[in-house]
Amino acid sequence: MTTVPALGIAEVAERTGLTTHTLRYYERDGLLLGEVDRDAGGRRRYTDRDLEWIAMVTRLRATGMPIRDVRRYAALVRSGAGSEAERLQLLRAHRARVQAELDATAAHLAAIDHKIGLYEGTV
Amino acid sequence: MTTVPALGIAEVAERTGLTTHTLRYYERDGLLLGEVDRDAGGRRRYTDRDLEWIAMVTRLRATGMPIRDVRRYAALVRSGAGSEAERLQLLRAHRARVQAELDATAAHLAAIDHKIGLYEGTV
DNA sequence: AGTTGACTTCGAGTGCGCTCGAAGGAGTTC
DNA sequence: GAACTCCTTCGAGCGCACTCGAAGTCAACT
Repeated sequence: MTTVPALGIAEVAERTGLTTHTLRYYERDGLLLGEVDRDAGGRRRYTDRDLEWIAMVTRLRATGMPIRDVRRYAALVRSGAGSEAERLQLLRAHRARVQAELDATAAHLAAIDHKIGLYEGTV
Repeated sequence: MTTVPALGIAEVAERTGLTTHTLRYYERDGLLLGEVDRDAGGRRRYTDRDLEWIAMVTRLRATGMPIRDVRRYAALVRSGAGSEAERLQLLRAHRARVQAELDATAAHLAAIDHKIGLYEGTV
């Protein structure tokens, strides 16, 4: 079995594309699965589970989920077994919003493309 | 007496989905094609051209173009003939950003769908 | 022992895009 | 002519999501 070297905040920042400031902010704000472990010197050590979770948070944020909803989802996961139905409901609702937004954006893009076509005709 | 074919701010708000506050804010901020005409009482009267432009602004905003870029585009249109190449460049750059964002969102959505599938298996 | 550099906490500041409220004016309705 | 409605300007305020800076701690290296 391979040993799992816990990462420091700087490495996690580099891997996730978040800043160290943002990582601390997310933790403070309850977006993570509890407080991150510390080493003897009081510095954060992120586990694989932390990294996977942060990746999920990043996806949710990148698709426009508000911080407060991510916090709510994190709380459900933290609460353990029994909250799966509610988590599913939350993700499905988000999925529907994202899909709608995607469709709307595609439609707007088509209109913008049309406009671009007009300009291409004039220059 | 005199029939006014142009619309008041409330009707424009209703048609565009913007608030009257936002319509005034856009005008103040230079996002429109100049100052909107006024009637004898000093109230705004929007022309068809205004309406079409506001629809364009709405599309640009809905696809994430920052206010300052919309302002810049508006300034180019206001400057008249000769700025078409620059307008085209601006729209193409925007188009590329939107497309990239669209692709990224679709990829994130697929990952979220996968997660939803996992939950559907547990409940 | 001293210096370096990555980390810590805390709270304040920033940028964006509205959003709102106060105070007042003009035109229609009774 | 009083009430009512819709509009006007101006500037302040808000919600979101970071973003930053100050001041201090700690381990490692020279």
